[in-house]
Amino acid sequence: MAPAKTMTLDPIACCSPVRTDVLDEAQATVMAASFAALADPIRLRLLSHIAAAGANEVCACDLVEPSGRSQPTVSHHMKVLVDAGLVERRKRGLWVWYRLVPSRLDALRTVLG
Amino acid sequence: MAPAKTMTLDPIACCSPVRTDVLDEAQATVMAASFAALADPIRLRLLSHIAAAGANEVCACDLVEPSGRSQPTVSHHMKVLVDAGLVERRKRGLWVWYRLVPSRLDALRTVLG
DNA sequence: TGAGTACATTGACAAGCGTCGATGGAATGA
DNA sequence: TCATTCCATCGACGCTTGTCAATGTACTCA
Repeated sequence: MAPAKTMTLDPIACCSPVRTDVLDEAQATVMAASFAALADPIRLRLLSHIAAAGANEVCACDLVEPSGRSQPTVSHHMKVLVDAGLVERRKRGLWVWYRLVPSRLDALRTVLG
Repeated sequence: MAPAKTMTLDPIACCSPVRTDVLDEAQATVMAASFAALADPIRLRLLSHIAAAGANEVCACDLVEPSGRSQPTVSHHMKVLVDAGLVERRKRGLWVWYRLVPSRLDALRTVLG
């Protein structure tokens, strides 16, 4: 016979769900997509590079060379980060500038704790 | 002409790197692997299920049915979580029990902030 | 020893992802 | 208008991942 089932669910279904409540499928899908954006070394380094910038804003042209990848590849990864809501894209003249979205990172951090 | 390069790197290379320093390749690879373990809805729900358990310990037999996946698939996902260090595996008699590794989750949270 | 149970592993398949060269679109300046 | 520059998109290629049925392994109990 199997051990007793643990079916006591916390009714509070809002934030910090991983540690306090069982995620439903919709929540889990959204969060998994966010974490998937972080599940690549190149993207983590791109994110880190932006965060380390003085004004928290970095030109796309400054991301290609240190990443060691081609320009189309960097563009692809930045799109993933933007689509995940972790980074904001701003076009000024001929150049594109990226900045972090701190609230989104805070949300992810909250989910883990 | 391109905008000024932002090459000011913080020499402190330890924790909370995403927001304070540029990750090197090794750090980024390790962290990306951890986030990859969270980049799946099924695994997030499994993790959440363990966290929501009363004693923070759940029998593997109680994870299959609520996940809606086959037993081998759940076993595979739990292996991913264990390999990532997010979950601990304990065999007691015929059953396997899983529990969270809070320090590992804390580390991930730190990385994001 | 043998039967039964809980979980892991294997093999196979489709779908997704990272990568780059080539190309396209938009903005600038002559 | 034309040439140039920055960035995005496309097409294609291997590699990885999620999934399950079938099988294997470890443990318990009679």
